[in-house]
Amino acid sequence: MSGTRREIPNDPGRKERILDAALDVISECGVHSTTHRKIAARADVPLGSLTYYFDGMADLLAQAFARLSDTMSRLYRQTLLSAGSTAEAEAAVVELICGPAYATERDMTLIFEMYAYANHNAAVSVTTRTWLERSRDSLALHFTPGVSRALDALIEGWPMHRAFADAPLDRRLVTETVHAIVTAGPRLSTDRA
Amino acid sequence: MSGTRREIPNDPGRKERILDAALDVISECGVHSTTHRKIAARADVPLGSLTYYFDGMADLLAQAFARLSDTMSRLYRQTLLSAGSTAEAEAAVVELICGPAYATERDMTLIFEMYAYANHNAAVSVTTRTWLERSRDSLALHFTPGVSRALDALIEGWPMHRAFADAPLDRRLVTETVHAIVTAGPRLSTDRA
DNA sequence: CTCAAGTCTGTACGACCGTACACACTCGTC
DNA sequence: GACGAGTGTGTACGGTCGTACAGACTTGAG
Repeated sequence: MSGTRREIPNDPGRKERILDAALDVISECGVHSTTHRKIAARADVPLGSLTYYFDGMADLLAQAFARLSDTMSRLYRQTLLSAGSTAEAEAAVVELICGPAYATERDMTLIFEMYAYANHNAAVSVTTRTWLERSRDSLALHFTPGVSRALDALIEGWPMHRAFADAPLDRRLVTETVHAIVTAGPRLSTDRA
Repeated sequence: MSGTRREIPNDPGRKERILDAALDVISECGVHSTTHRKIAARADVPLGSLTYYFDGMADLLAQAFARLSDTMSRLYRQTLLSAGSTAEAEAAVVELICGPAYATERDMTLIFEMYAYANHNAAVSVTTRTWLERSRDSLALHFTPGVSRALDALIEGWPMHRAFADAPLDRRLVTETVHAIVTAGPRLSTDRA
C-alpha cells in the first residue's frame, strides 16, 4: 500500500512445517539429541531456514511445544464438550485415559519431553502451566472444581503408567475409579477453586 | 591370593560420587545439556574418570537413573511399611502426594527427566518399569491390587500438577480423594493382578 | 627397596553442533 | 523489460563435545 510489498512470505506455512518436523524429531530422538540439522532434514528445508524463522534452539523448542499444547488442549476440550451428561462426561474421561486416540505413543513421548524440558525453560514452563489449567477448565464443564482436580491428576498419572507397563490398561478398573471419584464429588472439598 | 592384588580400587566410592554428581547436573541442566565435563567438575574428578568408570554417556545416565530409582523405591516402601493400619496407610499415601519429603523439587525434576529419557533408552526403560512395579508392590501391602493401581496413578499424577501449579496442593482434597478410592476398593475390579 | 599389575588421568583429536552472514532469489511496482 | 526491498539459503567458522590412549601413579608381594 505504501509503495512496496511487505511481510509477504515466499513460502507460507513453512514455519508450521518446521515445527511439526521438530515435534517428530523430538518424539523420535528426545530433546537431548534434537538438532537443527535433524529438524531441517525432516522438514526438507535448508539449514539456514531454522535460524531465519527462529531465534535459536530454545525458541524453536518453545514454539514447538506451544503448538503441541495447543493441539492437545483442543482435542481435550472437544472430547469433553461432546459429552451431554455427567455419565457421558465420565465415559469421556475414561476415553482420555484409556483410548489410543488421545494418547498415542508419539503424543505421550512428546508430553514427557515437554514436562522434562519445562523445568529448564521459562517459556515452556508457562506453556505447560497453561495446558494444565486448560485441562482443568475443560473438566470443570461437567464436574466440581474438586472433582476436576482429582480427575485431572488421574488423567495425567494413569497414561503415564500405561506408557511403561507391558499390559494395556484395565478399562473396567479405570471406569470404576473415575465413578468413585465423581460419586464422592459433593463431599470433595474445594478449598481454593 | 593368586600372587598379586586384583580389583582393588584406589578410590572406593568414587563411582557413586560421580553418579550423585550426575544427578545434580541432570536436575539443574536437564539431560539435554548434561555433559561429561559438567559432571566431572561437579564431582571434582578428572574428566578421564568418567570414561574409565562408564561406557559412554548413555551408560552413565542409565546407572544414575538406576540409583535414583533405587533411592526413591526404598523411601517409598519404608513410608508404607511404617503404616500399621489402613487408615495410617491412607495417611502415608497422602503424605507421598503432598509431603515435601517425598517429592522435593530436585526429585520431581529428576523423575521427569527419567521418564522422558526412558523413551529413548532401553536400559532406563526397564529401570522405570521396575520402579513403577515396586511402587505398586509397596501399595499392595495395604490395598487390593485394583486400589493400588488407582492410587499409584494418583501418586504419579498429582505431584506432577503440583510441580507446575503456583499454588500448593489442597491437602484436604487429596485426603478425601484417596479415601474415596480406598472406600470404593471392594468394588474395584482386579481384572488382571 | 624393587617390581609388575592394575588403577587412574591429562591431553589431544575428530566429529558435530549452533550460528552468522554474504549472497541468490522472488515478486510487486513502475 | 528493469529495479529494489524484502525473503530465503549455502557455506564456513569458532566452539564444545565425547572419547581414545599413552603414560603417570598406587599398591601389595617378594
